[in-house]
Amino acid sequence: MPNIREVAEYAGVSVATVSRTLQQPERVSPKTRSRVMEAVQATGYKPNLMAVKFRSGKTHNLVVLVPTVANVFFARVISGMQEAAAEQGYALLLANTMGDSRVEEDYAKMVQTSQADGLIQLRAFNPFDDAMANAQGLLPMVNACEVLDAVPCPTVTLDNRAAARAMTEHLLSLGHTRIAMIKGPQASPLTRERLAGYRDALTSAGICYDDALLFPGDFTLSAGYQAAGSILKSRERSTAVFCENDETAMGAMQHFKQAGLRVPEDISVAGFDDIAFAAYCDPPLTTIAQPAEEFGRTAVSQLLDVLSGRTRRAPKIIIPFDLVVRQSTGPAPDTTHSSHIKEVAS
Amino acid sequence: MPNIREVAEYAGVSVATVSRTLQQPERVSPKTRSRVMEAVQATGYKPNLMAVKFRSGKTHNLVVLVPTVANVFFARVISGMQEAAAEQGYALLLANTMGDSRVEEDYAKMVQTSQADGLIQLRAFNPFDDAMANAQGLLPMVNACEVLDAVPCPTVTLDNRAAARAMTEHLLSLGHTRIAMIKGPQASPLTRERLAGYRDALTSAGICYDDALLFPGDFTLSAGYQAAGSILKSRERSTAVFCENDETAMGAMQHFKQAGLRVPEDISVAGFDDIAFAAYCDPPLTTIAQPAEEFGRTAVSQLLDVLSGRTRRAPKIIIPFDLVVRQSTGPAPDTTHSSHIKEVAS
DNA sequence: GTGAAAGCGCTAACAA
DNA sequence: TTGTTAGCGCTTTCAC
Repeated sequence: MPNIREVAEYAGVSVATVSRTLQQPERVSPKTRSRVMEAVQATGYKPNLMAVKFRSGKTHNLVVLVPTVANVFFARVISGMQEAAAEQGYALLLANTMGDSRVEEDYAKMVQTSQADGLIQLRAFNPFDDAMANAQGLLPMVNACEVLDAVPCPTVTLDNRAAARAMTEHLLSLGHTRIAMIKGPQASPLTRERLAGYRDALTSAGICYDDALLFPGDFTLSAGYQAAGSILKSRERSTAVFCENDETAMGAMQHFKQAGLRVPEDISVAGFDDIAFAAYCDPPLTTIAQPAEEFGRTAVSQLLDVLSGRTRRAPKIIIPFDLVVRQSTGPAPDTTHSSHIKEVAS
Repeated sequence: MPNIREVAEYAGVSVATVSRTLQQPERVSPKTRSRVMEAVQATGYKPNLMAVKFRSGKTHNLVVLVPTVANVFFARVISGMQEAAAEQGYALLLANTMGDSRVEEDYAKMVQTSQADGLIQLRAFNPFDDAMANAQGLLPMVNACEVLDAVPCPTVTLDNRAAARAMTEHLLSLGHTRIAMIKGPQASPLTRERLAGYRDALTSAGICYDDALLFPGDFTLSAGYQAAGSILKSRERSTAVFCENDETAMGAMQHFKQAGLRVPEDISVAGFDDIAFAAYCDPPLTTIAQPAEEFGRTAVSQLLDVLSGRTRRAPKIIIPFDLVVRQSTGPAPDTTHSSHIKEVAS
């Protein structure tokens, strides 16, 4: 790899002139300029951007901590980030943390060791150690999707509480009164928010909230499948299940159908996220649509604002949602719910 | 951010001693060592890895070109890469190219501009320009998933032809003779390979290959849905559809079911990839399982071998596959295929 | 065992 | 308009 000195020698000018020609061509005479450009061509010179970054102290890299890229929703968020970052000349360093806080801290260190300028977090967790935490001002980070109250940084989030409430109200309006909920990971504030929205709706409708209707999950298909098994076994079965994400809902729906239940005639199922598969399952899934790509784009632009010093306070950006009603939710069956498995009537 | 000089001053030693203490502690006296460590603690020193990388000329970054991270299969491959890379102290620079060759070239430039040491490509396309192409020896790149014959670099791939043949033979063994195929993106060699495997199986079975049974697709749910529409409209309907990936199969299945066909009684549907959703659709999808994470891990280790000079030839690594038979494929119906829409009999 | 100093490739004062 | 030079933070000879 030729360096700037070789180009300078080839063109018979100084390295400064080569640098100037490349950075501010107008400050170089046309004659020299063309001579330099020729030398660049001839030598096949490519500036060593590592050196540029080192010198400028700006890496133009952003670390992104993702619990798992295999989650379809996150994949869309990442797409949006990628797009926005590329537009501004930033590259993404993707960290698939698998929920391992060691991995998160390792990647967070890339910011402290000048390998990245900032960090975007898709999970509620402060990956920086105390040294950073005590620093004054905003951390060079943005929290997306999840809410993270304790850390002074911008947050890009959905009004999860309102969205969960809207979905629950949709189910209530269909006549459901025993609505089960399959939750997301325990540790996630997002899970708590959605649960709160669910309770809000029940309370407003004068329906007593029942802990027995809550089932654990972790956002995977298999967790949904498993939770559905528990729901089927419960003494007084629910007529509707609200799942905290679409994968969970698809897993649950699968189990219900295998058990001979019809969706939505016997049991309604609702999801959250509106991943591409939601429109293509059988029946198509009622869910909450989130503009995932916009999440990503907004997170990046917020982070760049922090990095440039444009942002001094930590804004909370609320991304809008949509209730998408498809065919997986329907009127509550008017039978009593004594039998465990209903007969399929055609 | 304190630098090494400040630490040296604080500890009352030279910068060389600080560097040595951190790199090769055994070459420093215990007394000095503890004094330096103390200074590191006190100042909160974190080495500027950008400077280290600049100096060493090794970035420990790998660029990954992905057509789209929103593809579930690629997401799994990336997980595997991430894991293997992290183990070796490498970070991934993820480029979501969306098939745009401009984006691919931009990211490929990161290798040429010393921002990354190497590149992994998940698409059959040489992102390097001629300057690189003419260089002697192997390019610092690995091709994964797709086959890319023209470029001297290691390839990690599935025997797509054999896998497609295995699936087609499975369908033939069920008595299907009119097997439609929904293809992947035209430009992809992988698509050609799978098509070839399909033809191989037909030829061996003495069945005449028919162009009219081939339908275009692009690996998305909606393409599968659309292609299924064309299949339904075709004069002499097929009894089985082999889709080049699972999303396509799920989209197609959705359309068939909406049209009142039963899968697999009226029409069998097969996919490729075995994404998580394949086991949770209705009916569960017969497909080809690929060890996606292993793909990623292997690609990374191959690339590191190239970078370290351990590899001088360009090996072709073949990853094994599995035919996973679930419920979306069944015996061919023995009726004539004259009616367009069958009645659903229960 | 420790320190002084060169230098990785580049940019930006400052001088000419 | 162009050249000279210092220096970004670090590692690594080479002396001492």
